Amino acid sequence: MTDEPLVYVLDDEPEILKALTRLLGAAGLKVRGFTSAQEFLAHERHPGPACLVLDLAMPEIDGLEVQERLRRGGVQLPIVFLTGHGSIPLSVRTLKAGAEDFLTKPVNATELLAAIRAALQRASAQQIEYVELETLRQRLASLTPREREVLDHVIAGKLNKRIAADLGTGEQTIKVHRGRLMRKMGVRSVVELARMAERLGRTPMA
Amino acid sequence: MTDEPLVYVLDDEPEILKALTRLLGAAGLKVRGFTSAQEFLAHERHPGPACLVLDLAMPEIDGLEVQERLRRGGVQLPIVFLTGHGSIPLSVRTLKAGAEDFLTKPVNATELLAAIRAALQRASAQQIEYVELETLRQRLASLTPREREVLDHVIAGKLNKRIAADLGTGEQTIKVHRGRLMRKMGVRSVVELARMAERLGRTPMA
DNA sequence: GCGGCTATTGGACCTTGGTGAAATGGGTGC
DNA sequence: GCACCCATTTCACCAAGGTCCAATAGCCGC
Repeated sequence: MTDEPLVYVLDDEPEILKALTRLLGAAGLKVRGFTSAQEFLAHERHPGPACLVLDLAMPEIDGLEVQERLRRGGVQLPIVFLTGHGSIPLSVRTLKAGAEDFLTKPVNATELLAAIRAALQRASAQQIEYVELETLRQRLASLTPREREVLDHVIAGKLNKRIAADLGTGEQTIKVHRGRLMRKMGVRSVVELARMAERLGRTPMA
Repeated sequence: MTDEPLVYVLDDEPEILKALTRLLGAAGLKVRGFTSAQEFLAHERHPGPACLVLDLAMPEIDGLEVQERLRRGGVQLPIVFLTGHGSIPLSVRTLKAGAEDFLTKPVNATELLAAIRAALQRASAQQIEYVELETLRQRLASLTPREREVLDHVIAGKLNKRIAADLGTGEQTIKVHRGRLMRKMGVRSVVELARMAERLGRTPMA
């Protein structure tokens, strides 16, 4: 949680990569550079907040595909595109696909640093969100099947009596399940439970 | 609610405006054209879903400023930028500011129509969201000050006893307020109330 | 002032929610 | 088989929520 932020830099030209690494390092950022997309994609993920400075034009796997693969892999890594031969359609496409920024070479150091800081801030927020949701998911997974069923009916706003009828059991039973699932989910009121369900509900995966 | 979608087109060059209007009209879209930003900004808003095809380079008030003024005015109108002399920084800036798309002249008709349809769909979703929130806000406004206070404590998950103590009154009183505010808000369970509060809470204005 | 309105409050009464103790039954490991 | 764990269920009891009825107090228009 207190992991240091990390900036990945992916550019196939070693000199540019070196220059970028030096620039960012001088600004106090921890940097990890790659010259090939395969190498980067195979690399293990940084545990803390991270972002990616990504060159668009690269052999074999270009920046667009790196973005697409990360997305498909469920990796939410804020991306700052950096390219020498960009175009408006490309910038539009990457931004609509969720990129944090799109800069052109030669890049202004201040601009790049600002973009990276914004990306890292977003990464940080995403990570907090992810960790919180993970906790909730774990709690949800600790419920027994029956408790899970009762939970669904509770957050639908039904009365215990009604839930009992729907599940073909007694009202007292529902109360016990209800009490137990509340404790397991770590909430003390239905309101909190509803909020929690709301957060879990509107997030397919994070 | 069943209002026909409308496409605003704002371009200072009359010939281009005319061509765009004809193109969109031929595609079955209802179009309203303007050649000056002042004229457009002064114009009354369409009641149904709408979007704006916006030229970037215009005298006096340019596209960027139109976007900014709409944003400041709280108008959520999806914008498709259309420009002859765009640049990557400009496209990035407008998209980050929430523009739906950024196209360059001469524009491909298919592309433009696709962008407009996407913008109208977004507008439609925004409008549904807005109408629903407006209903909730009206209900919230129909509460008496005391009921509003009780609501705050209820959605904080507090017990009636506790609420009574916090507000310096009796528990029975809270129950009455509670029952009334539930009816006024149109909900039958605390869960629904919590959801409603959640939606109202995370939206400063819409 | 007076009638009418609304907000706030309280009591009596019933319904619903919540908890502790405990029984039943299905698996698992030995 | 036996001991054990876990999920599910039930009972009895108490706490909290919810509603009907009614009183009080302030405010507005006439």
